[in-house]
Amino acid sequence: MLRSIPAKIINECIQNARSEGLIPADVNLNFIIETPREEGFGDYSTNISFILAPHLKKKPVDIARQLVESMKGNPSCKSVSVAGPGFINFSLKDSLWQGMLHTIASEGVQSLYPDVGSSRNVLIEFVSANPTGPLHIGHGRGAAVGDVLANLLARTGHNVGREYYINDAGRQIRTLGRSTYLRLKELAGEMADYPQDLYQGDYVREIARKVIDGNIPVPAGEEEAVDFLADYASSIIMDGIKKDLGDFGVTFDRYFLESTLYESGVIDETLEILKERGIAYERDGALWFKTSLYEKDEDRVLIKSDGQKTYFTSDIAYHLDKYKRSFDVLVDIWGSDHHGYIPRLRASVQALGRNKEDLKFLLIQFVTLIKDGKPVGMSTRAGEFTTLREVMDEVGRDACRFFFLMRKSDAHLEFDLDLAKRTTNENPVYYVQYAHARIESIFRNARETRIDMEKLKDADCALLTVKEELDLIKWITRYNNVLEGSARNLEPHRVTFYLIELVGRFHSYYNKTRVLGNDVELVRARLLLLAVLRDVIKDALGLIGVSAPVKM
RNA sequence: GCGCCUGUAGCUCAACUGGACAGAGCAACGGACUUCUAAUCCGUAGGUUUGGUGUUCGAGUCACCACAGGCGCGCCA
Repeated sequence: MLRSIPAKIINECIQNARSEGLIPADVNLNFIIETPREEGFGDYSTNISFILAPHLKKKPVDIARQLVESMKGNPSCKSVSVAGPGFINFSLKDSLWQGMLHTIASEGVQSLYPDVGSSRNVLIEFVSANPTGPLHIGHGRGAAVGDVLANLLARTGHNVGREYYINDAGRQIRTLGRSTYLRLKELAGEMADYPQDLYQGDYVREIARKVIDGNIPVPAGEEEAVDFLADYASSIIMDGIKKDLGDFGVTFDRYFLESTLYESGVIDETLEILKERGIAYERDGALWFKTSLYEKDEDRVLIKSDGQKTYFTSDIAYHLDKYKRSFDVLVDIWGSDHHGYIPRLRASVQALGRNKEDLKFLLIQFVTLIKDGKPVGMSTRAGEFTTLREVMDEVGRDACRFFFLMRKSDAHLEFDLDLAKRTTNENPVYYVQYAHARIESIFRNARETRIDMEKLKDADCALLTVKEELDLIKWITRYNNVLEGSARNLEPHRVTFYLIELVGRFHSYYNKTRVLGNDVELVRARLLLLAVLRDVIKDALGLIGVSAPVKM
């Protein structure tokens, strides 16, 4: 409904031009129709005359002038003009916009969801932090981006799976066990040397204390004790991570354990496939993967000369497993410090017979916390990182998520803790939420009047003739384009920016125009507009996982 | 040394995959509360898009070269 109207107008225009012999039949016209940045330029703009110019050997302006003649008679067009070096700007009749509002009101916000996925299955893997310590702020950003991307793809015609991968088979968990073991000895009064390469955070001590206070039976021998404590500590930490994520509004369909790859035999299957295809080869007593066959990267080791498989092997198997579970497209969300890992993994899915495009990456750049105008230090090794929990508790979940989504994910993020806490106009979170609360407030007042709020859908949208009202309708319909653009480019932050823009129009309108008044029919039409607007705001806030308060 | 990311108003960032005069917010300055919530609005000022070369009707966007910052380059995990 939305883009079909402008497309139809241009197509008719082309038809006319063809029948008049203005355009040769064999010319390929891949022009675009866009909504111009400048509102004064009209509802839509097309560059078609620039595309035609080289074929017709005429100036774009002249072509535009000819094309415009036939558009002028189009019943859908309110205005048409040639602008600048040859753009064709045109606007739709108000009645069409009013009609769209009516359609959205009766069909719901869902009618604005575009179908970009055509029911493809997409698996988004994110966070995937090993349970060796609490989630820090960087994980939080990844969690927010992953969660919102999943929501976004789900709204745009994809079947979405959310997964968290845990390297439980590796050495990190065992190191955690050793760390806990030594802290335990410390608490028992045996002053042991605590090496630098163990986990330094206080949480390890807390877990050790828990073992003592809870009278947890730890096996006697050192090896057995370390094994036991590795299990014990990691499961406590994992519970903490799940709690943090839950409170942050992030859930997963599955926590995938690396160890299950060994149990199910996918690891062996992967190695067999690679050997069969000659992509795995032996050298210096190790088994190598021929990365160079697909990407500009060096060959990598799959099995070390001591017989141990590398993490890379598990990762290939994991991705094979994902495809086997009939996911068509995989999205991996990683910290940007892992970007060097991309070529080999991309190469591996090609080795498995997949297209490059079936595996997409989203890199999450670091977060710098700002407090009192100065950056807060953050180093995992020293154990002085700032946790997601701390930030969430300090600024609140809504502000935290909103701030994470105000930047493109692969750009550095400066997170100003003081700003996020401030309840003033400097803080964009409240700007958006306030709009929602204001609309709800109008509705509360409207219910005091004789207007039947249940029957708003009968309202006469043709009464919405003020420029600001028509603009609001246009901005509402734009939700459709925003969802499409963010889904296609995997850029959830666009939704956040859209919200700020949309809501800005509303605040402006609110200050200028009084909604409730004596003209009942007009009031009803305006309330309908606001109801739809409210629904879009609420839907978009829900999409980014921020609450939509009815009162502030 | 090689590779990836980033460089846009004083600050933090946009710019719909190449479109029109590069836009917001904050900070600065000036205005609006007997009116549905002033957590709001209206206005003013602010720029050689780090620098250069090229591609074309047209470049913040694409290519190449500099410069600056961040990150990564193991039979580590």
